[in-house]
Amino acid sequence: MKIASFNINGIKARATALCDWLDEAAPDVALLQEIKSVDEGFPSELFEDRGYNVATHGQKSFNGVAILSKLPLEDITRGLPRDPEDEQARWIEATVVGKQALRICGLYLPNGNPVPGPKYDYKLAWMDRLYRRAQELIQDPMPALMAGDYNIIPQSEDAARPDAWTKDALFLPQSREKFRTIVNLGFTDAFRARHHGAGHYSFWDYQAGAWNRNDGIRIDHFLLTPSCADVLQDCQIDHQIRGREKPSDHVPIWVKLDL
DNA sequence: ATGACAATCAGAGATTGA
Repeated sequence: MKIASFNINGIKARATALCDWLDEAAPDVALLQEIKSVDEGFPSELFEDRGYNVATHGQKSFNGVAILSKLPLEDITRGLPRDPEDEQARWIEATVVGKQALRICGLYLPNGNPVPGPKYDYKLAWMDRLYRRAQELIQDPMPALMAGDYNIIPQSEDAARPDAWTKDALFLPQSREKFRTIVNLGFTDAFRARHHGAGHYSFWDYQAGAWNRNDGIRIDHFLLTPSCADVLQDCQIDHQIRGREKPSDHVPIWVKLDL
């Protein structure tokens, strides 16, 4: 089973590029972030025509996550638990029913800039809630994964110019520490289980020719519970997508699981 | 030091992103 994550930076602007990639990459499941659309405005037909079931958790103008799945989806839930006041659409999860059930969580973790400020406070609080949900997933016998735009650069090697990010919410020690604390519950960073070293990125800024200079960062991640990591076969970043017409600033990352 | 680039909503330019 091939499961992908892709921050598309707006479904209206990315419909063509997204469909082209779906047709080529043919993931069984795609977790989308930053759809920047309400549920009613999401062009589900585009994906249903390609054989996908569609579940969205949208919001006007900003954020918004979705799941496309060729396999049936069950027990869909929307919103990260433990803050009923939180109206930002950044979390969706569902059970994919194949020959074995898998719990999949799609997330768009807050950016957090500028630091300090309420946006950084919100990021850290959101990560505390993510930790709580991650604990539950680890304890559940069903294999699970959490994938999406984490807005976290885990290590220096995950940025082309780490010095440029030292005061940024994506790379501050407190941000990275919270990410590590979640990973250390027992999750596997799927990409790092398969690839080592520098030069692997999932985001390049639109500005200052970042793509042409390969000035990227790795901030889109798959975290797998132990029983999910046991069946990991491959993990790749489709970096070449960034060089196409009208690209998102992120590219897809995907895993293959023996499920 | 600053802005660069793109998307959204709206219908200009502010806001957001990373």
